[in-house]
Amino acid sequence: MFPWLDQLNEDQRAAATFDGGALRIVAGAGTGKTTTLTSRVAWLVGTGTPADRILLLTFTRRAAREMVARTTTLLEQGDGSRARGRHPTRVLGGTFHSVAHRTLRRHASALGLPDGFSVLDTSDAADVIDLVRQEIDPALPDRRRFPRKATLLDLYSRSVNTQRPLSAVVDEVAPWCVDLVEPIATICRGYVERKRTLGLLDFDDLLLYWRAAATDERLGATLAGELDHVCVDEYQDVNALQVDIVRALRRDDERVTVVGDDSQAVYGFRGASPRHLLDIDARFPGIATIALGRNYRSTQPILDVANAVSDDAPAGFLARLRADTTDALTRPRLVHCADEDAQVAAVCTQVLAHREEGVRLQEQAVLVRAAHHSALLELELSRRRIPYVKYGGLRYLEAAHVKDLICLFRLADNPRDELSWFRLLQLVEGVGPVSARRAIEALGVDQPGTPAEVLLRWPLALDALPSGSRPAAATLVTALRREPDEPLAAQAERLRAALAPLVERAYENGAARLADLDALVVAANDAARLSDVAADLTLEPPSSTGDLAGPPLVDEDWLVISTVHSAKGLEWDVAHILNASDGNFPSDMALASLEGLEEERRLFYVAVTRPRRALHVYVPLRYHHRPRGRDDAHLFGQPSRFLSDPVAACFDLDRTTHTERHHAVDGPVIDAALKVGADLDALWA
DNA sequence: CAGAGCCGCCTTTTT
DNA sequence: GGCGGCTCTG
Repeated sequence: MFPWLDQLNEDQRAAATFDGGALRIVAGAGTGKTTTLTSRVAWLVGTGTPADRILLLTFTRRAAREMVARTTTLLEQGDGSRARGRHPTRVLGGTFHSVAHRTLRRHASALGLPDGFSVLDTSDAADVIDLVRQEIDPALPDRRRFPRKATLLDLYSRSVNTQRPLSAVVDEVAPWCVDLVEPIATICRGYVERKRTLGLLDFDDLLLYWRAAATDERLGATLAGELDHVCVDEYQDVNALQVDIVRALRRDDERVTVVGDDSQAVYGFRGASPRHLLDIDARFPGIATIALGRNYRSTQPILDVANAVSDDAPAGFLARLRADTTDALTRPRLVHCADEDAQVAAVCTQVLAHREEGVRLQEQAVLVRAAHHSALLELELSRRRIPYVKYGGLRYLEAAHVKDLICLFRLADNPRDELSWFRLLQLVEGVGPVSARRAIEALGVDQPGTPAEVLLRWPLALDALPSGSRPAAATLVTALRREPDEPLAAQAERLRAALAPLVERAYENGAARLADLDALVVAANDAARLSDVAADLTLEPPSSTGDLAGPPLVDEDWLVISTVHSAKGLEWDVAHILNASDGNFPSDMALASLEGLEEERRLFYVAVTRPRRALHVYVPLRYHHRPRGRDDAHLFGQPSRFLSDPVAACFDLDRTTHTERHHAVDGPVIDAALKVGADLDALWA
């Protein structure tokens, strides 16, 4: 009846067909987690649960897309669903934040949210908190030692996500701020208040309001009543808020499936903790557990590395991986390089060697701890005309001009969006932070009244700007007024046109940037309103550089560069791990605490479990060190502490590659060289 | 002389 | 792209 079940092993099948309430699947790297979870959803549908009453929550949008697609495929080809005829085959799914957003839009009035509320990304949120900080600035002790806006937001966010008092969070992650807890708390209060008056929600608010909705007696019952089963992927990465939401969505119902792997918990910096997976019976008493240990991804020599890394963890990991492959077994290679240039050369050589063997570039990934670790490599790849796509790091949304149009879209539905005003007004020539702030003051974004009344005060704001700047500013604001019955697409196009001259003026390559904005206007075609377009882009920004710019790749094959965080859940034939030296990987930022170090170890574990057939780890012995703009001195790095003797013993060592690439060749000066200056002299004569 | 604008420095990980 | 420091302008 369910042909896909035959392709599962015994443990996977037991998990897919489990029929006794709450279930926890502990699935190590490469053990067929996605296959098992999608099979389980297909089994649930096949045995009578309507697909659109199953909610599949994932952590990243990439995982969400893949899971929903694979489930749909299984259901459409499976006998079970065909017999059911016109029943839906598409499950509800998405990231926690995107499902939260959908729920909030649907129930905005019940939650006391304005209709066109704006969704802030991290940098917007930091800007709001900075606004609040500047207002109470005079009251602050010693400005120099006061945390910067990103730190303030981090403290606030950790406190919210872990549901712990601010003072405890400061104690733990910013001990140098312990005597500043009071002013920090004042800023947090002001931040919450400010977002409320302006109709702004940050990422954490999406979860907070979703939880409020789900725990409400009536609304929560409605939400829970829409669902028969809830599945959560990557449960080791959930935080306290998300746990509350899952529990609330189930009420007294025990039909829940969570999948996770404690050895791959790498989001502690966002308030996540693997304890939620390990101690799940506190919230779901009597939950059953099925563990998957057979690895279908990697060869045994690669798994030996993974297991050795896990043996070094003081607490140990639950899963121990056994290989299932019988492929040719090449041992992983540990490549010592003289410096970063030599590392780049070694990677290029190795990548091309694999391609000669028939491994496509797309089946090879370069994994880095921090996005900027690949900068030198990217230069060299461009020089050699080797195409690549990079995941993680600076996202496209952070391109200033894209954000400008997003802010304009936000303003169209929410004229109280102070942040968007602040940003856009400064695009006008002659307007800086001071007059922008004065204009916003005149607008009275925080005054009571309808949003439309804010725009009526625009003439007052105009007076606050330098006279030379007024015409350009007025043109922009005129575009915000929507004609009656105007289609959304037309409005979007009008806004783009109004922004265009400002973008061309404000940025070096303004004309080239305009093309990107067209993609945003196209996105407005099938949206309900512009603030949805803005929110969707904030919640699901294009995941790789170039995604938004259309298909930039003429070549049909390209190398993948990814941060380890963005690589989680993915696999390639070959993985190259760069900068395996202490301070880089593990990052020195994380070494302050034991938990930090252990999270780095899990991150390294994630990295080494990505490849199917070949693993290369590169250790530059000398690398540029630029911590506080001191000098450009090189630093001799120790190899990563994760390459302990037992781990290193799993590798073949390679110390000889590419050390000579940039060394000058000695010899007598050639005659032609002596003539260079003389030849030039002729030019000046 | 306040405020806009430019130059040169640096950058953990993500929803 | 952000930020601090510096210079130029209205």
